[in-house]
Parts: sequence; structure tokens; C-alpha cells
Amino acid sequence: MTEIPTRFDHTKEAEIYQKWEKAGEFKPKGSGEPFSIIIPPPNVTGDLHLGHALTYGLQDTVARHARRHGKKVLMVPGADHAAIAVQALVEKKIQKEKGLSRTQLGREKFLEEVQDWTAHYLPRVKESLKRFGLSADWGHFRFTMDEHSQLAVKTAFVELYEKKLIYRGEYLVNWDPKLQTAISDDEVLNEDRPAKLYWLKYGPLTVATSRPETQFGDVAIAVNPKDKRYEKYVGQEVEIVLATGQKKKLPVIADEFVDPEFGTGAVKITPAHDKNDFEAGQRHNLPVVQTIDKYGKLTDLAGEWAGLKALEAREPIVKKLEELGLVEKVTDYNARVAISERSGAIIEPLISTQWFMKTTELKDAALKAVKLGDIKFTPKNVEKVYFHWLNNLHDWCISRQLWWGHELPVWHCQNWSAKTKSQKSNPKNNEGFIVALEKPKVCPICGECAMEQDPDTLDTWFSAGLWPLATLGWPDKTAPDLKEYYPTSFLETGQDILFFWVARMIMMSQALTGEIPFKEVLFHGLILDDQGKKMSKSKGNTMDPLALIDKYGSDALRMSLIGGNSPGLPQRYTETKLLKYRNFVTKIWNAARFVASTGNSKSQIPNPKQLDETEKKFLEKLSRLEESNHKDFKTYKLGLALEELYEFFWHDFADQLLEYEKKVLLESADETRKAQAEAVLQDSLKRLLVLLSDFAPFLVTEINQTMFDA
RNA sequence: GGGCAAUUAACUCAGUGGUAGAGUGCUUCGUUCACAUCGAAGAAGUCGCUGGUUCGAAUCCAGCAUUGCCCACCA
Repeated sequence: MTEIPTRFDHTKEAEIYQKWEKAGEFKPKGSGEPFSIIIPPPNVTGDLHLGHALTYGLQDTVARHARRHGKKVLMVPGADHAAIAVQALVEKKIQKEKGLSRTQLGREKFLEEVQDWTAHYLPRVKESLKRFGLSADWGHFRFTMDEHSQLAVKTAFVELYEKKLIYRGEYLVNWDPKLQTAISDDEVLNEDRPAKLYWLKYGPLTVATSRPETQFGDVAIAVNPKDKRYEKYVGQEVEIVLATGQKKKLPVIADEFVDPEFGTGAVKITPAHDKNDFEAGQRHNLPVVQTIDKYGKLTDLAGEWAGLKALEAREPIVKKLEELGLVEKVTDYNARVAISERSGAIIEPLISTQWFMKTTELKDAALKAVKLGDIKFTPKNVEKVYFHWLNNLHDWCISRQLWWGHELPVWHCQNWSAKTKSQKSNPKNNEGFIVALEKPKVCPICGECAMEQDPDTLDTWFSAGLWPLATLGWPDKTAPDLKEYYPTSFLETGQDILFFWVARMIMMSQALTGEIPFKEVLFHGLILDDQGKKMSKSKGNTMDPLALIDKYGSDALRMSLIGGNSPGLPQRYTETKLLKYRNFVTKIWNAARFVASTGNSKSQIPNPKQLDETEKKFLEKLSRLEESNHKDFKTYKLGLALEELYEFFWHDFADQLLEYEKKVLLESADETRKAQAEAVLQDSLKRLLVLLSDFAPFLVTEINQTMFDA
């Protein structure tokens, strides 16, 4: 025995992966039932965390299991352009390296910088996926900004627009003043922060507000219709005095949304800068008066405070109001502040012209698919969260004022103006733009201009929502992959992107094809640090999965993340657990080394009738393990399947059977008996290695190749 | 304010109706003949609390407590 070392050299993993690829192991093979997995594409930010190791570990384990059970497996790899995230990073980079903002650099140059960025990070992303051992077919690799993806996105946009599921309009949106773009509701985080509530005298009434600086945009005062205190004012106008000293008349309206218990029960209405007020304004036909611009600064309406940032102007304005005797009191208050998930900036609700998807019309089909069980969620309780979200859904703002992202297939007439509009030169088009895959040669609106493409880009999640379709060849409806692998079989992802991604894929797929995008979804939970705290860069408690792979090996990391964990539950990362599975890798390696040393007869167990009780019991138990392993996979109890495998291999196989047969080999004089012992050991080991190959593919491949020439 | 989950050995977690399990740690012993990243034996838990269903509950139901996560238009 030989030159085989006493431990598995995990630095060989890259080499093993290359062998797999060369042998075409991950190409869909055979005539089995198609089983397709589209991986959640990691961002080209160059940022991989333990969650990636977990999700790719889980889905690869499922893929390998399906493959060895005769399925024709297609696993599609890819990467996401991550518009807002990458743009923010590149902006930071050029600011640091060149001292330039993106506007100083210009759109074209900026996009070149982004191209450089992706050119640098795409290969790294691919490399990382390979280090996780992902058994994906690289011939199917897709980037969300590649040519085909762009065609899919444009086609989807045009089709959805034609189905009237996409519309353009002027509404109050979440504006990120730092990134200078609108963002969707899902990209906004709410934080409770201590704040002040200002009780301002508005004519004969008092209103309580947390944002006195928006008073220049006030257009009404609202009270609850059932509130007797204010009955006599409803329908009347009251005259108020602003901080500028100007007088202004505001109508008093009655609306159910006003809580009589809060504050004075009277609330100032600023439709341009508050979501509630905007909606109330629409109900009551009130004008929208903007007093904060897209840079978060006060407009001319604010008189001497014009040009100041809203927050900076607050105290001076209050001071002035106090001097005018218009502040009744100031109280402490816990305000909820809307924060941009990506930039951390305080969101400014802003009226602007944006593109929206009518998700409200798509939700019924999305609800139905899960309710009827066409799409199955594991764990099942995720369904409730999904239903709740869908039932409270608002239309989705899909346009972004970013530069990096999919451009809209929208073409504006350059001669379009109020004048053209009034002439009604083209009664069919009263918006000044058309939506089409290609830019028209001649403007169909004015008949002469060259038309200009809409400067906006799309929310990253728009292209992500098309991912299962785009990766399989759509919009070519006759694409062979689409026919064979769509709807896809299985999706594994984090619960944190249930709304962002999973729900949108379901809605968009159904809107475009009438079909669901996938049949099964497995959700994993958050990975926490060893203190049970959420991992985040700012806390500095993140772990680099690639560094852990360098140190302990990919198989060990994968098993440590999967083993003994229930579907969907959060788990703590501990080095102890990683060591447990690293030791398991060594144990398997050495048990195999021993069995290989007993000879390499490929013989089957000679005569099952000659087996003694110990052997029979062991083999029966092994059969039961194989059954329960397969059963556990069907319900995605991979953590349990692996733990059982661990227990069985270590204690039943290595500690019991192996020691038992070792004794036979050392002490028995009966050559037939010895041959039987060898055969039982080899047969059992090989069956166990098959089960282990789902979880520890690198290790099992190396064992088979170095010890059993298989 | 609403929703979802978790609570099991000192620590990290499995276990979902039938006499409590693993890894780490701890105690004792063994072993250079696959593996010290080893083996054998052991100590250690009234399975958060209170009720209920059941022949039988860590497991099912109700309530409570604590912790975590998600959602939400009281300005």
C-alpha cells in the first residue's frame, strides 16, 4: 500500500473539475426524463459569500442525484449584470481612481468602464462556480447583458407593452437622491429612527408633521369624516401662514385614511412628497405641488431656503415658524425612515415619469400556480409569505435612471411637442414615442426625425425575471431547449429574493408564455455568524467561501453547509462543523484506501447464501439507507440524508463492518472466506461512494480514479 | 400593528406520535497492522412554560414567554 497518501489532497479539485469538463460529464445525456435547473446567476460584482456556496452546493447535490438516477440533467450557469449594484461600485471606483463623477465622465466613457469591470469579473465568477463543483453545462452559459439576453428583454418589453401590461406614467416613486434613480418598493428598507413631531398651527387648526419643510407643497388639510371636532371645517378653506410669511388658502377635506387618534386628527396633505398624501390627492383631485427636487433640495417655493437640502432646511424653517408663533409644540417621535437598499440614501418620494408593470393584473395567475400546486415551495410555509406579498402588491416601477442596464426599446420623436400634439398630426399616437424592437428608419410620428432612444434603463430584476426563458432560447419559441427543458424542474434560492425574483419570474413567464417557469422551488435560510448575527460587510463578519475551500476543500465546505440542516431554516456558520466534515472526508479517504489495499477484484459477492449474520445485517441496513436516502431527496431533506450517510459510513461501515472483515482477513486461513470479506467490503464501499458522490463529488471521483481505476 | 419561524446535553444543531441523538468539549482506557483528522467506554438533557387531545407527546392542538426574520400608508 503504497504511495497513496493518508489524506485527500483537495488542491487537486481544480484538476478534477477539468477532467469532468473534458469528459463532457455535465452535458445532458441519455434518454431519461429531462431535469433542468437554471442557477440563480451571481452578480458580476466579484462578491461571493457563504450563501452562494450553500445555494450552489444544494442545487448541485440535487442535480447529481438526479443524474445518477437516470435523469437527463441540464444545469444552466450564468451571471447577472446587477445594474444598480455594479453601477454604484464602478462610480465609486472612478471617483477614487480618477476623481470623477459619472456625469463628469459621460455616459459612453462610463459604460466603457463598466465593460472593463465585467470583463474582469465574469471569468472570476465562472471560476468560482467551478470551485463549488457545480455540474453545469458551460456550453449553455448566459450573461444577463449578452446579446441574446438583450433580445429577450426587448422582446418581452414590447410584448408586455402591447398587452398593456407595461405603461408609462407620472407617479410618485421612490427616488434615490444619491444614485439619481427611481427604485422599486422592494428596494426600499424601512428603519425606525428617533425623530420629532412638529405641531404646527394651520389657521384655526393644528397639524402634526414630521416634515415641516414640505409645507410649501401643501395643498389641503385632511381629517377623518367621522371626526366631529372638524365637521364644520370640511369643505371650507382655511388660511394658513407659511414660514416664508406668505399666506395660503388650503381646503379641508375628509378622508378615511386619517387616524383621528394620531396627533390632532388633522393632517397636512403634500401629494408631491408623501405616498399617502399622493393617493389622497388623487382621490380628491388635488394639485401636486413639488417643493423638493430630484437632488433632494427645496425648490423656489421655499423662498430663502430654496436650494437647501430638505433635512438641512428643517430646523431653520421651524425656527422661523416659532418666531411667527406658529409652532404649538415639538414632541419626540419614532419615525420610520425609508432607506435605499443599495446606496443607504434616504428615499425622497418624487413625482416623475416612469415605466411600470401592471403586476396587479398578473398576480391572480401567480397565486393560482402555487395554490394549485403546479409550483411547489419547500418549506411550505414560504407560500404564506408569497401569498401575502402578492395580495398586497402594487405596480412595479421598472425604469431606472441608471446608465448600466438594459435600454428600453422605446423611441421618442424629437419633434414631439405640445404643438405637434395639438395639431393631432397622428391621432393614434398622442404620447410622442413608440415601442418597437428596432429603431424605425423614419419617425412614424412626425415623419422626418431620426428618433431618440429613451435614456432610461430597466430594473435588473426585469431581465432576471426572464431568466428561465432567456437561458433556454426564448423569444425563439421553437428553440429546442425551450421545448425539452421548459418549464424547468427545480430552482434553489434564498428566501430573501422570493419577491425580487421568484415571484417576478412566475408572473413574467406566465404573462409571456402562459406557462410556469419551474415546478419546484427549494428555499434556503440565512447563514449567520457564530454569534447568530446576520453576516454583513459593514459588520466585518463575512466569510470568503473561496478561502474556506482553499483551506478545507470544496466537498468539506459543501457538506458543512448542507449537513444536519432543515430546509429553509437559518444556520450559524461554525468552523467546528467545517472540521467535522473535513474529518469525514479524511475518514472516507482512508477507509477507501484500506479497502483498495485488500485487492482490487471487481468480483461481486460470490455467494450471498454464504454470508454470515453480521454481513447480512450490514447489507440489509445498507439497502435501507439507500432507500431512505432517495426518499429524503424527494422531500429535499438533504441535511438529514447527509447526516444519515455520515453516521452509517463512519460507525456502521468503518467502525463495525470494516473492523470485522479486517479481523477475518488477518486471522482466517480460509481463502474463500477471505475473498468473501474482500468482496463484501468492496461492494459496500462502492455503493456508499455512489451515495456520497452527490455531496462530495471531488473526493469520490479522486478515490475512484486513484484507487479503483474507475 | 400584522405575518413567519425558532426554543432539545456546556456549545452548535438533527430528530415530528412509541423507552432522547450527532459533532465539539469533558472523564477513563486503548492503539504505531486504513485513518491521532483514530478506536472503546463513560458522565451529561424533567426536549422554553402552562393546559389539552391520545393507551402513549420533544413530536399534534391552544395559550403564554423569549429570540430572530419578513411585511405595513399613523402624518
